[in-house]
Amino acid sequence: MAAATSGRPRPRPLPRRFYLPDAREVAPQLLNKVLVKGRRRARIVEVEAYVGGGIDPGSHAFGGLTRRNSTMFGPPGHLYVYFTYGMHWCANVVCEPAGTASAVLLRAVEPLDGLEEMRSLRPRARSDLDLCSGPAKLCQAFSITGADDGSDLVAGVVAGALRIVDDGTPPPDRPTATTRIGLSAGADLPWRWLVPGSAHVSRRAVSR
DNA sequence: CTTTGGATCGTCT
DNA sequence: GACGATCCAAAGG
Repeated sequence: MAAATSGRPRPRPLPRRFYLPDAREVAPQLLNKVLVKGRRRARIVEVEAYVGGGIDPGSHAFGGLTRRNSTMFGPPGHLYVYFTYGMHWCANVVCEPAGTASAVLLRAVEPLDGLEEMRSLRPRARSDLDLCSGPAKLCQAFSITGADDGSDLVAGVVAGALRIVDDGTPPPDRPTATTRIGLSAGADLPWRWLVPGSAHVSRRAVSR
């Protein structure tokens, strides 16, 4: 081996099989993985699971296949991007085999690199804690729009493409679990997970 | 610090 | 025609 420092594995993209399980299984495993696009890198600190099979009234796919949610019904490892409130984009990672609509919403990430670019893309952010602390904020910071809906996070070597990589940081042993944010239906289901103690989440977990 | 209301338009009924 | 898997600024304590 050439390097004297051999402790840290080289970051590698998550394989397709990572996204094959139920979104409730994939979601907490995505914590501490790293979202990468060009020079921009950020650690995933908050996610929500949206489950297929007609058991999740909070999911966009609950009512079946529509034009908007069709990516959710496709193969795993692709990006489902939707438009909401007339102005915001939000990004999910599709899970489970094609035909089952489940996904993990990326709700907050901790910026690691490329912060200058993120700041210019998010001029309203008052501090670096505001750069990516919300599902629409992180899409602004990573230039994710509807044009990215259906894009593949795994296959192909495309320069500057969005990727999720493992840099050797394991998921939290005991992730914080709470109910999901902003829902009218399915608001009681505890399918939101946070990195405990992270200052970069969208909302702090309810203290006790 | 917390709460409130406005912005703004694609999607689905 | 109603409603968002949100964000932000302003107002209130």
